[in-house]
Amino acid sequence: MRENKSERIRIKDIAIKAGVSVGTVDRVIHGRSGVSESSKKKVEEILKQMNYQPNMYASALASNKKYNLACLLPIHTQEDYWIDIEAGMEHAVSTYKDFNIRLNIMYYDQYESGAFAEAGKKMLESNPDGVIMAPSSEDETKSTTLQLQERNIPFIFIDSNIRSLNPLSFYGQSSHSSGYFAARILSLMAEHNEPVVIFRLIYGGRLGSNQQRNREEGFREYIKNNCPGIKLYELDFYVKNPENNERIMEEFFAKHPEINCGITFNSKAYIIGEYMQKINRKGFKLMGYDLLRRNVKCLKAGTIDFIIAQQPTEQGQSCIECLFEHLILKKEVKPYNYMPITLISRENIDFYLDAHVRTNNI
Amino acid sequence: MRENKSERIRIKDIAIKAGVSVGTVDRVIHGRSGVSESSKKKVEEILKQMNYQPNMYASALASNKKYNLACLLPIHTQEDYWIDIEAGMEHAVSTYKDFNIRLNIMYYDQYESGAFAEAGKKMLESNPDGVIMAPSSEDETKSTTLQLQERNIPFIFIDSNIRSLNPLSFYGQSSHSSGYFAARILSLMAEHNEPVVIFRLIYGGRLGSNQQRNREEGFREYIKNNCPGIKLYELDFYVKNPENNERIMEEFFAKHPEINCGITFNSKAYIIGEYMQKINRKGFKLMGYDLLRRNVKCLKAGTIDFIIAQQPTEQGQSCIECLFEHLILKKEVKPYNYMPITLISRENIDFYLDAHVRTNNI
DNA sequence: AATCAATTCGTGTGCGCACACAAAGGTACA
DNA sequence: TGTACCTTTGTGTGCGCACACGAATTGATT
Repeated sequence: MRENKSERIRIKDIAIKAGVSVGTVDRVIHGRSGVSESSKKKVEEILKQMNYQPNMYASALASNKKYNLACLLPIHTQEDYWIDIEAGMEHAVSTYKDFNIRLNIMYYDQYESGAFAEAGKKMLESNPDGVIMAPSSEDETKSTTLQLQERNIPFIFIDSNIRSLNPLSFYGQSSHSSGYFAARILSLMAEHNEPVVIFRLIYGGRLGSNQQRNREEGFREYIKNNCPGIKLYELDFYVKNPENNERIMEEFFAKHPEINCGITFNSKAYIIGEYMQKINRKGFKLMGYDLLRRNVKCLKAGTIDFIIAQQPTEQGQSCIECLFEHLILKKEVKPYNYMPITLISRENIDFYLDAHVRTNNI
Repeated sequence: MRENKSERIRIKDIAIKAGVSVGTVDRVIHGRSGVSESSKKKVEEILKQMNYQPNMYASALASNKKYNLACLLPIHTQEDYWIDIEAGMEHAVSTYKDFNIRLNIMYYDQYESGAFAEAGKKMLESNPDGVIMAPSSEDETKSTTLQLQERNIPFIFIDSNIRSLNPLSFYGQSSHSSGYFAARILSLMAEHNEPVVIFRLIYGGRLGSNQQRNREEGFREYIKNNCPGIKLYELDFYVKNPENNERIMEEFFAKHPEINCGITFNSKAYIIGEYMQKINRKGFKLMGYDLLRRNVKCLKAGTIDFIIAQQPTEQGQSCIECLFEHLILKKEVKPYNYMPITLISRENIDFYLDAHVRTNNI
């Protein structure tokens, strides 16, 4: 009597106990019509009583449904952060391959107004079952999310969040908190309240990203509260004129030879690190963000002291998992998922590369 | 023609292409006997050519196999680290519930010689398909792992590793590296090369764990290489006489009022943190290990500055996933899995609690 | 040529579920 | 009472796979 093995409860078990057929139970479970009130009540009661948990694998096997996921990211060429996010998503998709999940990644130009909405339109035409996107500004993003909501298509924000647009979930890092934390570490490095320079990336007269701004805000808040004696300078680079970077640094450090400590709130700390190596200046204390290959190289060379990582691979993976759980397992998902704020130096970097896993001998 | 949909390849597809029946393909895939050399070659060829990937969910559904996993841990009462490991394992088991995986956790007294082997014997009697264990000393552990190897039962080490016993895989943290990293951070806090005290836990005249010893070694190595000017003191507590802890600290700090910086390489930093709070001494710089509730409380209160975490929940989860992939998916698994060495302060602690996920408003 | 055993292979059934279809029951009206 | 129609319910089939069983083929032996 395999019925008695105290194993998992099947639809059949429910049907027997309720005195109906499996078809009726199936109809109740899926909320389909054609069930009398009395049968419905009885089945629902027994479902709850026996705490029925469907075998999602058998279910997926039988239904043979296909899921199309769409993803909308800013155009990136060679940017490790987004590459890692994509890799994480692809990896998760491949682990769910038997559920017939397909992922279609599309891009928009984050610096061109209207580009997001246009890409969003194309994305909608692909008729996705779920969407992941790195939002643009609220105004740019809104038209797309409204259409998604109309069509009842769940969407997730990655990287940065716009609460008012009500995504199913958010995956990313709290920029403000990470800046706050960075300040704690930097203030330890800045002995005797020595001055600190903030290196910034400017695009079109403004900071290149919201993240950059939020991190700087968090940073300044910590400094103001805990070590107001530290004087903060700013040094701006221009995205459109990278050829000027070296000259900008030259001029700045000629004017401020006393400054020996700096931080970037974008991912391009290697600009400074590589410069320091080039002019052979040692001991400049530098912090930055993201494990770009060039940043890691500087970290190992000693020209960057600390990096704060966002774990992009995990972010990408988690987004797919989230849609999987929502669409297929029909589980509740958490609305906010803030990645840990991890501090990385040359002493622990090895344990963060290769997705937290090492295969060689330590 | 659903055959042409460029979908996943099924056994049936292989059978048609090889001009045999699904039964024969099945026999080849599972290496069962009763297949002629010619058929075998043909099928194997086409399997490779079409890159056949079985649908593991359908496979599990059809085979209806049960898997018993066993786990052997040191006895712990109220120790958050082990509790979190168990929680991680249970969580992973529940996500694989449809694969008929059961987990049986058993315990041994890590301080009693012979206890591990005895518990190992009991564990073997439960006839497990896979094993996870926190090893004791090499000698104590060896008899059990030898029997496992004889019976071809895969086993994973968690927390600490004994390479010579050849586990299928290892999950844990590199103790030495984490001590090395801790030293980098502590040396930033110890201004002007001020002295540092190492708080230690002694059991039966020796350090209470290998981890503690390895971390301290890594720590001392960094200090020696990078800031030999820092003088290191030791202060020993005795596991068996916790009532003496306060007196021990009193005497020590009476003798060394100049010491304002300390570190523990065990998980009990709260002993010092709570003492500092009790005597209302502020500004003592303290580092420790593991996110025990009492440690977190001290962290938030400001009596512990930094904690290095081992992510026990993830460790537990990963162990189960590893056995799952090995036993059921028959994938290759990585032999060494070192968890990231994460630095935690009151500024980023919120993003590490609750398994990296927050649901409230930040 | 007949018998038997061993080898090699194909078919059928079921895993738990989704869904199409058919059957049964009920109601209204002629 | 019969017919048409709607509501409610049960049954059958297939998803991709594992495995038991039995059929076909071959070779050896009498």
